Amino acid sequence: MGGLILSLVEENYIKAIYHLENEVKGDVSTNAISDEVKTKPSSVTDMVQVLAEKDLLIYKKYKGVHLTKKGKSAAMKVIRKHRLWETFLVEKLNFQWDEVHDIAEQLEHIHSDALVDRLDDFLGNPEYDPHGDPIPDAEGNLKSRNKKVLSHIPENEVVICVGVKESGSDFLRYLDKRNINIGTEIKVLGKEFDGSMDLLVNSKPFSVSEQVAGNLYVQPI
Amino acid sequence: MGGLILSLVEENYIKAIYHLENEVKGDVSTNAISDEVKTKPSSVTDMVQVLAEKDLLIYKKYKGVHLTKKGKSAAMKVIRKHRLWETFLVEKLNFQWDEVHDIAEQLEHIHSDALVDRLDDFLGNPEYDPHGDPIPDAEGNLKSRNKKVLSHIPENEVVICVGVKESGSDFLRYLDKRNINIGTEIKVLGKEFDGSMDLLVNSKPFSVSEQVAGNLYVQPI
DNA sequence: AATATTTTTTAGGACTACCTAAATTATATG
DNA sequence: CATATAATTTAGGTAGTCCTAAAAAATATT
Ligand SMILES: [Mn+2]
Ligand SMILES: [Mn+2]
Ligand SMILES: [Mn+2]
Ligand SMILES: [Mn+2]
Repeated sequence: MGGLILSLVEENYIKAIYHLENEVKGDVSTNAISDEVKTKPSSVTDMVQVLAEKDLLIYKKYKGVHLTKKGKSAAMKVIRKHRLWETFLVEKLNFQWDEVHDIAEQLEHIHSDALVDRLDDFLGNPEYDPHGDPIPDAEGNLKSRNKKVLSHIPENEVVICVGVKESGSDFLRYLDKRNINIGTEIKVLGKEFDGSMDLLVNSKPFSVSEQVAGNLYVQPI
Repeated sequence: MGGLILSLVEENYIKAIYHLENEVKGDVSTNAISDEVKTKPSSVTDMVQVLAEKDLLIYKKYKGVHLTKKGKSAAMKVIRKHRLWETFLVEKLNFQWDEVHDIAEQLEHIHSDALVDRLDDFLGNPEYDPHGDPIPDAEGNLKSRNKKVLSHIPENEVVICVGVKESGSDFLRYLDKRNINIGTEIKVLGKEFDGSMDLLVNSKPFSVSEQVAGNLYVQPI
């Protein structure tokens, strides 16, 4: 109950593995983890053995890794903190949505259940972070929205932007410059041969590349 | 400019040494530091050599240590963060003043100048933290108040409580229970043979031990 | 199926921050 | 001032996390 404390590094591995599990089918590979946490594969092998020892994940040599219940719950706690802090930074400290990730990477490792709960209340128990990602509740439950990637939306459908897939600074600032935000209404006018899409954004015609269309989450109106 | 990054442990040593310099006359001793940071003296010897190498302090074997300008400035940054976060926790998240220190011990190590500045603004640029300690400004300047320890106040003088010397939980909760807070008006009625003092607190007679009187900072009205 | 390539692990270190025990220097006491 | 005591440093080690290079296993290609 309650008192499991992981090191900053352990938390980063657990979070990375959690995110990777949602991207690949089976177990998560050593190389994938090493990409995500920016260490060498041999370091990953070291660390997954430590994490397996702590029952945070199941590790089979050469076969990869998957989180246990305990590991998933630890991941959710970190992700909850990350997204709450990002929300705080944007809602209360007036940061832009492209500025908050790195700071939240630090804040997510602060250990205090009381702090997280009070922060949550202070923010009005938000359901989504500034990038449209859902914020787990105190029990680690995620409410998932049936969002779709913009590039999968057929012609003439009207949707609203609800999030971004990869929230890199460059991409977020691109959206800012075009006044595309969470909540922005988008009508799909048509698709071009190169995957780019012709849209009506804020009632003005606008085209986006395949890459941009593939990074925007939208929801039917 | 700006980009000096110290490890969490280094920051704790620098902060400890800064606080000790304000308590003792000459250089700060190895043993004093080891008490403050809760490591063994031999570990302190290791670390002060590292910090001396980084020009954060001057170390003379067997003679102790004192911070350089660079070291003092690093200390002020950490203290500024600590006290701003404590203020945030009390003012915005409704923590009690005895609950915030340990959380601030973690938050003070978050590295982001933008975050600190915005937090400062969000809090309305407070001058004092919940324990009455002054908050350094962004340049590291401390405005010091001419506060006195309650036990040094002569009979019949009326003062207000402006802070506490040692802000341990037990002491703070003792004050809470007696409705003594920052801003509370105190009249000194007399002193007893054992160092205890008879007071008028919130217009009601109240006696405090020598220890309590020696831990309360007050200011003439 | 044999071989080439890629992935993963192992072996052996490095670095930070800590520790214990022993040696050294400083200080206090008779 | 000589000696006992206290403070400090040195020597040698540990734990956590990372690394490079080499070995082993898995996978892909012919
Ligand atoms: Mn983020
Ligand atoms: Mn986010
Ligand atoms: Mn404090
Ligand atoms: Mn304080």
